[in-house]
Amino acid sequence: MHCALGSKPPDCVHCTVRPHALCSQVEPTGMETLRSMARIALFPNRSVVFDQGSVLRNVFIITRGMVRLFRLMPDGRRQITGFLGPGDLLGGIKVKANAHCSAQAISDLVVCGFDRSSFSAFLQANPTLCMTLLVVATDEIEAQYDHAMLLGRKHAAERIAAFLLLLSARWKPIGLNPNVVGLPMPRSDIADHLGLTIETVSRTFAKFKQSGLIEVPDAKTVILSNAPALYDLAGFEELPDSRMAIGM
Amino acid sequence: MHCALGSKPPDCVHCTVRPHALCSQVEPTGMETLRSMARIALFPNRSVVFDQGSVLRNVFIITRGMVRLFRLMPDGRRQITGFLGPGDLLGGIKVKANAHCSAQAISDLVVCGFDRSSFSAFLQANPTLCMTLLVVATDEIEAQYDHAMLLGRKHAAERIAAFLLLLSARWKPIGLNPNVVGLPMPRSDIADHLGLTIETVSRTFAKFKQSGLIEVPDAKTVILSNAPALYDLAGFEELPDSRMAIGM
DNA sequence: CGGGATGTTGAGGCAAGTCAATCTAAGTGG
DNA sequence: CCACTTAGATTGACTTGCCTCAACATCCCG
Repeated sequence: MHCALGSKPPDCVHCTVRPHALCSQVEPTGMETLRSMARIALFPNRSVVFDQGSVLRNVFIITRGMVRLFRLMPDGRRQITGFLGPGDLLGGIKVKANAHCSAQAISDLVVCGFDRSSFSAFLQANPTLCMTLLVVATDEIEAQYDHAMLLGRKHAAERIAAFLLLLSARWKPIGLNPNVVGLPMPRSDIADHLGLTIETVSRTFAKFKQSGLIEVPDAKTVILSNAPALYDLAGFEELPDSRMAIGM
Repeated sequence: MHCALGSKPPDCVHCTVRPHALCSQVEPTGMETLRSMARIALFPNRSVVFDQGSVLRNVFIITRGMVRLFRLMPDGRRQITGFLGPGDLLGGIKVKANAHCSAQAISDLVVCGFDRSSFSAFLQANPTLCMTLLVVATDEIEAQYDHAMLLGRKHAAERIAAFLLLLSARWKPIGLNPNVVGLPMPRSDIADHLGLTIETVSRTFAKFKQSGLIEVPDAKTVILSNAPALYDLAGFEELPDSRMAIGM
């Protein structure tokens, strides 16, 4: 870890991400215990939160910023398993665990960090929270099923369309315009998440622009000019509703 | 469901799959409760256990046989998200849930079925079991990460090698020879699981035969004549150890 | 001993990958 | 404030691994 853990969060009640995070499921008395366990930590952009295979000592709830989760092969091939943002749980819940993926900040990152064994003890003492987490994990499995369908059976255009719509849905509950999608990650990350190359990602964006499906005012912003058409393209059975994510 | 639920299991103590199933984590007193909730059910080969989108009323622990879990696109493209066998948990744990995948028996299937809400209540009353299940779900997420790497970044040969080794590892704890791998599923299932076509699967098997990596005495059996070479090919970081699986 | 389902093999095509050149944006230092 | 550098993104030309289509082989079960 590149960044020492700091102080307790001063105030959970007015925390902006709490409504969308695991902590919202904890009743007031438990909340005080949880807050006393938490330590705020900052990871600057590009810093590594943990490395594939390393021993995990903490669990994090993301407050601000985003991380990419990925696995590497010895020859450098990379699969990005997901992106985590505000409200998401990073690091998994097994008490003794080595990181299955690497996690790296793709913007300046603020997190609440917890000692794994303390967090686990807290879980065990809060069956309701435990059940909630089970549902979160279950949702993550379903999301991974969808991603397997994307990687195994969808064309480049379908993958990109699906990706844009999922990103769009991700920020809807925070009240952002769902038709203006920010892309905090570079093209190489999109490629490695969707099982494509940066060239194919770029070409597909170009094709979408030409067909009037999207506009790309700058490389980090996409405007969905024709969301319904994208939706058809993406080949979703049902739009997965926005959810709290978990990654490890 | 094509098959009415039958009687309680007569005897959990001598159950052959219990050591490898969730029930092994339940202490004797809870076990009696669990047994009284269980109903044995049979699904003949090819029968549908549940359909994508249908309302789930039960959770199943598989006693004998195997199922494929898959999602379909309107045009017929299929992604098999996994195969479940003895000891695995089928149907997920959310109390109110529609099936995210379809589940179909690929051999005659025997299961212990539980009413979802009763099972959930039992879970809530058994924090230890709940934590265990959380670990199982976590392991499933990690397995899906690996599968994403396979689908997004691995060549056909690497995919097939990985698949064979995972199948081999799956049956090791039951004491089967890990170098003789049974393939209960047809080639089309392997293809739809690995994001390939049946032709590519067949051709890759042929290439492996030619290189002396495997022998294929009949279409449903593969002998790993050179497991270490397959292991290199598969591009695993570490061999995922055998685990209890969960699917929904 | 048929006949349908499943598996294998071959020929040719194409979607996406590879390689390479160019363009753009964001810093950085003089 | 502007030349210079560098990382990231785009575009084009070419290649290729896998898919598609088609023919044939094999297995299984009545």
